[in-house]
Amino acid sequence: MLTTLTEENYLKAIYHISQSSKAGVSTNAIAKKVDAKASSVTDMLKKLADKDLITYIKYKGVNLTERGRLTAIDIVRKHRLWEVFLVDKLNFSWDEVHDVAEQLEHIKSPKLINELDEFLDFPTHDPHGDPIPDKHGQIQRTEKIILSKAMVGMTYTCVGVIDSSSNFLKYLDKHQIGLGTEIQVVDKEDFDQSMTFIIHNKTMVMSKPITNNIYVKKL
Amino acid sequence: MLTTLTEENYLKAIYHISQSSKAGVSTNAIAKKVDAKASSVTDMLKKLADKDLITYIKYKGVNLTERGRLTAIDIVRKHRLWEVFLVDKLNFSWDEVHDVAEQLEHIKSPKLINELDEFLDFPTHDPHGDPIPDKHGQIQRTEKIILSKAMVGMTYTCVGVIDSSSNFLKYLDKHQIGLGTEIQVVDKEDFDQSMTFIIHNKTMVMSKPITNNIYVKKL
DNA sequence: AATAATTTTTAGGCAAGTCTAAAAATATAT
DNA sequence: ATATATTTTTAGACTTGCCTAAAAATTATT
Repeated sequence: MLTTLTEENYLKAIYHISQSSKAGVSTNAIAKKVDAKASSVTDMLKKLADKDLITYIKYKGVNLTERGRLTAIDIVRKHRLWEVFLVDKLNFSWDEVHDVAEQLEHIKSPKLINELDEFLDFPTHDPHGDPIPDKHGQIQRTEKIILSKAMVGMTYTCVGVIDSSSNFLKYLDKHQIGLGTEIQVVDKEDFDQSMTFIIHNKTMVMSKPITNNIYVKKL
Repeated sequence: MLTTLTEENYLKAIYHISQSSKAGVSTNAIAKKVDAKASSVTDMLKKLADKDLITYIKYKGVNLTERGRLTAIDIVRKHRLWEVFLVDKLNFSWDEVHDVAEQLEHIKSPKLINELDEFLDFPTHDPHGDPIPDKHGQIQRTEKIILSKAMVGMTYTCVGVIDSSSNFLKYLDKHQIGLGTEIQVVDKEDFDQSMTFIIHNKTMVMSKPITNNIYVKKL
């Protein structure tokens, strides 16, 4: 069964939205993600349902079928592997990879992606710390927490980001924060939730919007 | 100016056809190359002419404009660089690369392709011996001849193939003939133009259809 | 030079994916 | 519980790229 580029983008959008919200995915949420009008989304949802990639009940949002989920995960796998390639081999920085990976993820060739996986030494995480599904669609989940929920006195390592917009990644670069960076929590301000850390032996303060965007795990 | 995937395929087809025939490229020749009906080609030619990528006069074939030529060459460059990547880094054999490169050649990112070029050490030829245009569209042409026109008594190196179909490439693999292989011409049969060579210290005979498909240059 | 064969173009239509505007269903607020 | 607001769907239309069938132009043949 072949999927068009557009169908793949819809599946990926639905997959990502369903990651953060339990319930069925709404038409509007998809419209926002794929940058189209709700009416266009409705059209596409009918097509995806016909192809048995989603379950769709009028006015009730959608869910991926198993086939749809596997298709979406395969696209995510390709996207993240290409991101690793771009950063590790082609000198891209982590804020430059997204748009190119969006294109590369639609290349259809199982041999290509499996050879790429091997060439990159079977990476488990992309440059933003997101896990790379293996060729069977298995995702290795880590027990990561959001930095804003970290405990004063503990030390963590940075394992990912939520918002991977270029602006935010540049902020992290400026302060030399990347995957694996050690972050020691020194203080947390009750008033505005801003937190004080020791990073690379230097003290720094981050506001709530920042700490809410960084994933860490206990060291 | 942005070109669609389909437009790019037409430009590439026109470019390749115009390589082997001086005159304007005919609608039918393009139709054959892009696997579409002549009427569809006419439609597309109007669009390409509107975009100033070709010069098109009804009933008289087409020619690429300078802009069209540069666009086509850029696609050829990307196609051939990706082929090198697939063979050199991802263990593809030279008969497996074409279909995947057909997809990869449409990825739009100047940084990607220039970094890839550097990563591959600025290759000048693809795995079939075809020259890779540089980033300015310059093509390094070699003084290659067709093996069927080689002279008895001389020694040549294989520098390319014409028909790069999987079948033909497999024939060459079977006889351990690849780019750089030395070919000594021992004899040529007047009757059927078949030729006898010494390759890897072994004598072998090739028929006209074979020798007509191999490019060599004088050693 | 006239006719036949071929090539190319036009005309009209179809599927994918998008849109706007309006209608229908659902959710929210009084 | 009714009215209002929001979300979602339908209806109709547009663009891209393709098709078939028929007409027009070119090329080949006698």
